[in-house]
Amino acid sequence: MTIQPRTLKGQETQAKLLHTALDCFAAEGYKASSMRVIAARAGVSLSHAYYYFSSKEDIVARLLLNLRTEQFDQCHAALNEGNTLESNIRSVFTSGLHVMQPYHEFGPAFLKVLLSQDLMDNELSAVEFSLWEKAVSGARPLPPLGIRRDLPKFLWLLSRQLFSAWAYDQSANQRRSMLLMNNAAPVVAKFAVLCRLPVVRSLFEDVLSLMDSGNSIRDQEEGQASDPKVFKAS
Amino acid sequence: MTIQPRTLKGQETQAKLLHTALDCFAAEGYKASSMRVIAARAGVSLSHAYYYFSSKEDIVARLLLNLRTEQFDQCHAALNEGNTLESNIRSVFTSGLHVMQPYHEFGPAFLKVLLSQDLMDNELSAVEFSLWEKAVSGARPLPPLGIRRDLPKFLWLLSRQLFSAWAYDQSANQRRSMLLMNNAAPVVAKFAVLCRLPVVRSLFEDVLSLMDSGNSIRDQEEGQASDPKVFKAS
DNA sequence: CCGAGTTTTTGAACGCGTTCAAAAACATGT
DNA sequence: ACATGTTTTTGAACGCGTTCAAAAACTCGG
Repeated sequence: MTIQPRTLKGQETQAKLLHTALDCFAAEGYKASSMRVIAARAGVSLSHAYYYFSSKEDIVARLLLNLRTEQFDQCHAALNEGNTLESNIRSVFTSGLHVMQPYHEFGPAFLKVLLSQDLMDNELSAVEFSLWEKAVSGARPLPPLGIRRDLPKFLWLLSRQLFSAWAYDQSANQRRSMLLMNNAAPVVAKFAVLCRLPVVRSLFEDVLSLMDSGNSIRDQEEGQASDPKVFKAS
Repeated sequence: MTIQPRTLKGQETQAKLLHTALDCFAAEGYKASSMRVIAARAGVSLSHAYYYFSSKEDIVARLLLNLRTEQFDQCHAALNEGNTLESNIRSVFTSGLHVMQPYHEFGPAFLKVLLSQDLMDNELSAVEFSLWEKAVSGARPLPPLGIRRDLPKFLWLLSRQLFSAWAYDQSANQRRSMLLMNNAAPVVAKFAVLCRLPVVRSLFEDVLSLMDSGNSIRDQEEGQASDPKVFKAS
């Protein structure tokens, strides 16, 4: 994104550029959709594309966001019908696969976008997270109270792991990821039920705090660290 | 790699090329170590480098393998001293961090190599796996018999996840990943102990079979499977 | 209508990873 | 010594993502 155009024509050009890029991605695939091709198809010069989008990755990020919101629209109705937690989890997974499948070859690029931007503070994460919140709060029976609050976050982080498996899945039609997600749903549901037992519950808390310690929301608060161990390579 | 030279001089040139590349990586970093620079430093033409290494990724893979074997040499002694499982897990993690730290900026490239090659069938995975086997078999007291066989694989898969967190870790000196790994060790150890309880044990088995279903050793045998639950989209 | 200041648009270039046809060096049977 | 076939080495090129200085188009107060 990088720039929001001042004039109307600017906005139109930017929109057209984005639209063309998405079409091009769908029609020609990732490698074939070079910046030159996209720009040409949109009827602008190469460097002009860079006036509106700071990088190719930028456009990919946009595509990813579009797909996720599409997934959201597609399955948020099903999540409020009072189905079981397992069924809801499966709904989110399968809608995700369905929406993403045509762009599977973008997997590595998607992953790069996901991993390089801040984990919590962006629109994409918000969309994903809200999906998992609905999946939990709309489930009947509701999961145990003790974990109800943290379950969405757990599911969200889990889904990211599964997404990264999907991204590099080489099996035909991504069958492996499909299987993986379908199997994950009942296991998580079972896990949620077992969390009524204190032993299992404490394990859940361990795992969650683990996930947190690695992906903390607050990131670069090493501020003006008093004695920073800076290793400078010669 | 791609080619093994027929003549002695060829092998020497290849070795020199690899050596130069690794030096260059250490000294100049990833982006600055372009193929042109490496070739020039090694005193050969650009295209000649491609005669011996089929791609830049190829060289990166080589570096990664070197680092892993270095890690192996560094900590395999400590794994036979009869320390606790937790301590052994920590040994493997910290030696890994120690060896990898200078190349942290290679993280994304490393990850790409890891993810694009076959999960089980390669030298790198073998080295990693053997480390985790030692960590389990050398632990005192030994983990519960029921999970002793599968624990190494679990740890190995876990370590891959943590590695991918490390690869994109932007915190100073990868503090977050460090914390993450240090916290993971006791949790896993606790988990191993609790696996004596049938409830927890069955969860472990679920999780493991989950990891297997996603990353099966046998890959493209979609052949005539007896009753596979195949969900075909559309 | 003019000229100053912005915003939009362009062409040319850079360095990158990678490929390829062909030259050079080398080995070997006659 | 020579012709033959293989292995090693090269130079030139391609398309890619990205950058930049400068042209073109637009805006708006005088």
